[in-house]
Amino acid sequence: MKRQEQKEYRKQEILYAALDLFVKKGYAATKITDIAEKVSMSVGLLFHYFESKEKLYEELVKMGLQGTAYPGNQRCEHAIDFFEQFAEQLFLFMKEQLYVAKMFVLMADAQRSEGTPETVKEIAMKVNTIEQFVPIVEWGQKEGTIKEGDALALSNAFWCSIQGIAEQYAAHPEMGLPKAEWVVDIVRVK
Amino acid sequence: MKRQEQKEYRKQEILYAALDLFVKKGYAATKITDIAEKVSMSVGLLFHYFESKEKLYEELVKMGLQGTAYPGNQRCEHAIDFFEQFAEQLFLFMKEQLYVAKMFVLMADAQRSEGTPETVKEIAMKVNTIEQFVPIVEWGQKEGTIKEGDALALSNAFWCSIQGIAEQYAAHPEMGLPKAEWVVDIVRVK
DNA sequence: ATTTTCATTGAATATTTATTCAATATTTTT
DNA sequence: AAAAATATTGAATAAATATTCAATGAAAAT
Repeated sequence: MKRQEQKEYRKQEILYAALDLFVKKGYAATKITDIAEKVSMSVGLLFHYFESKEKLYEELVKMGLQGTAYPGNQRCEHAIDFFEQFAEQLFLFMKEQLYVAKMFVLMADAQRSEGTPETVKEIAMKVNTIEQFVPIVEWGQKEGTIKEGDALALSNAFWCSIQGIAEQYAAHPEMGLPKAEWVVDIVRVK
Repeated sequence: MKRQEQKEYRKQEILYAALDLFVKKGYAATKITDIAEKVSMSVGLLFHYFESKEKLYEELVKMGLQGTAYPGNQRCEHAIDFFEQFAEQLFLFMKEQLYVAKMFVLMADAQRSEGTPETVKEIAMKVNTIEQFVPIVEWGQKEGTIKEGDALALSNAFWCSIQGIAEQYAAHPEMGLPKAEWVVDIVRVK
């Protein structure tokens, strides 16, 4: 039963190589040969594992969908603590495993780009994003731990910032990540 | 002399169409026919105006390099005012002219992506980014208007946030932009 | 009004890139 | 150890996309 394991391992290898390249160059700009070269295998073999470039992309996005059991499910006394914990945990994950940051970027890209194949986009769209923060912002505003203003706009600002930071980090991890509390200050009451 | 004007106008049309598509789909995913279709002209004619897709990209990035005479040259009493004004002006520009936001994203992409043709990347790299904020952060820290911490990391956090917001706005302008002061809170002392 | 220049088209060609496949090597099963 | 199954290769083919070009129409110059 070694074969099965080996196969699974190889598939993973390909997936991670593709993830890296898709994030660094974009899906369209990444050639099958780039991926094959990166994992030192022939293109033919790559197609033995994945039936097409698009299916490969699809599998990655499916991975992202699962893996993204977002952090911050802990009980929080205040709404602001949720953001604090969320950002801190996410940054921690990213530091521990770079692929988390890459996956983060991949998913956002898949969602946003008009170049994403329809079938892939559909899957990527299942991750809920900004909206999930809105009720928490509203709670924090009642409570007085989060600043006043349109709750969706605040959520959006927070989310986009995280997004921008993740992008930078995925491309240049050597630059490091900022302190989570700095980013949380976007929503924190003054 | 009508011809010359007309030609210039048409060239601009192409450039803006390409800008929009490059931002929405990425350079590699954008087909020449996409651009041609968008400006309702034959591919042949498009090549009459630009000798290649890459040259078209190059011209766009050159435009971006010039046009990006960044805001915030005003005299500021405090370092924090610089960030305040910078963000406010930039957001204002983006709201007034969407192409500013698009250009912003295009330039960042050209800089960051490994898919960018070398010749284009070289040009894009000329816009100085994060580093320009570092001395201002340091000034603000002495002054007490900007929070403590690694100045480069703070600059980076600020810049990435702006970046993330611009990306979102370029893709979905209907969502609007957050208040500039929210973003500035990333660097503002508490 | 004629000539010349430039704009315009879209089908033809060239190039790049994804995908297939027949052949060979390796591993597993019998 | 032979047979069967699977992994692996890279050159051949197919598909997608960029680029050219010869022909035509429209505007400008003579």
